[in-house]
Amino acid sequence: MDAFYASAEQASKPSLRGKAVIVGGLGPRGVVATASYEARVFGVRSAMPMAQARRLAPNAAYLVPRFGFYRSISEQVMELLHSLSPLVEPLSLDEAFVDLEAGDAAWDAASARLVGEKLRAEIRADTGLTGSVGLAACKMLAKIASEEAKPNGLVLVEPGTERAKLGPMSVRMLPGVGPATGDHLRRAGITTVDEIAEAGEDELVRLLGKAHGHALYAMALAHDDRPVVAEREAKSVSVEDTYDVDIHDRVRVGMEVQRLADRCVRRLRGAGLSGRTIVLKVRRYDFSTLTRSETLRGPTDDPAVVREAAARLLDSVDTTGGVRLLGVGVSGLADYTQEDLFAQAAGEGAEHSADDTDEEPVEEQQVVVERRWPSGHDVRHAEFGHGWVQGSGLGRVTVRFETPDSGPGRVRTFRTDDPELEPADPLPLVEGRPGASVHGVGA
DNA sequence: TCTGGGGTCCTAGTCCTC
DNA sequence: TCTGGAGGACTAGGACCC
Repeated sequence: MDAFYASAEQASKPSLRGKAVIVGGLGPRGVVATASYEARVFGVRSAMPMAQARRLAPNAAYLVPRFGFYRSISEQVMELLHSLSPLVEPLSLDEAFVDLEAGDAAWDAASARLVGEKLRAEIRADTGLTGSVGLAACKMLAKIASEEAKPNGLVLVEPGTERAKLGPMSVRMLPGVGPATGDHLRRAGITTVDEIAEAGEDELVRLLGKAHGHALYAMALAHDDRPVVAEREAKSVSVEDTYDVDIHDRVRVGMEVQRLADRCVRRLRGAGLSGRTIVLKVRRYDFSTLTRSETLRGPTDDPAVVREAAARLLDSVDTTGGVRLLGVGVSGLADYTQEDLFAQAAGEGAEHSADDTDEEPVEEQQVVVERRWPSGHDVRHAEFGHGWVQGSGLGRVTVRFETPDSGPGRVRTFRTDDPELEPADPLPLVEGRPGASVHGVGA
């Protein structure tokens, strides 16, 4: 999908169409998740600090992400992909590989192109959004082609032209080459894919190590035989929070870690999983990040066990100076638990009774207590109908009343505790269809 | 400028067992 | 009994991706 989150918001909010829209964390330490193409003109990019984005595009619309909404659109698009082949490998909400041969959907370049164009039309019809398609004989090139196709296009890499296409490209185009590896290669005088091929496999392994060196050399020769894998099992589950202001109070740090442990276990249980290794992540005031982990005798999904392990791990970390981020994760996943592990919680079990495990998420409790109105979220007013939150503060919330199939709507301001105003579910982008869109096709 | 959240994979060091 | 090497498990950190 093209600028997925921002496009979904523009489709949902007529007054934002054609305008600069930036979706991301709106707190003092937020970053940009997606910027619409109109916002990119100002230099706004994904992963950019929100403060910088606001300086570059002060008049853009700033919205917090609505993952549930995006997920519903994504499910619609994935359904379309599954109609082409049983082998669909989602990379994220807005991207997937499809093995067209495995589904007998295409057998040569011409048939693949037809399938790609039809898919783009179906995505448009079902979701109202645009998607781009890259077609190639391997995943790496399909991905590169889909990037080239954006926005709203299709690029096919003809068989036999792969090396010629890749050769002049920057090494940064290859998957797995980020800023650090790119820098490393540049210092060795390697800036293009052709130069990787010329350097030879031994030199690549010397520079980058065995796994990375072999893999990158093969990619530079356009050799990529990674299959499209339909079902990938999760290897870890984690939650983390960055705080608006560094936490210095050790007691508060401990409480946050307990809260994160509970949240992590809820996610773990929600997925029907348990895990053996508990990981604590701490990012300190100076952005240095440490992780500490502990492996239990067997897998657990017991909140008390995870809390206890996380607390032990925290004991070994110096938080003097303050922490900006805390995280708790579980890896070494299994789909069963080992009963005797409950013994590990002995001692603490008495203090944390079973109702802890069923407690409401803290976020939900806050909604009940103070009624928050996040920017961009849908609302319904008894008199004025469906709209979305344009902004809130100082006891007031400003709402624009419009729907995906209306024209740009009017704006009204209410008290945040107005009883006639309530949160609402997003409306479908295309009438009669439940909800979203995709890109990246490996044939 | 000042850096989110949720993941995966790789490397290297240490410890332990055989 | 001591020693050395191989290999696996564990731990920590780094890089990368969306």
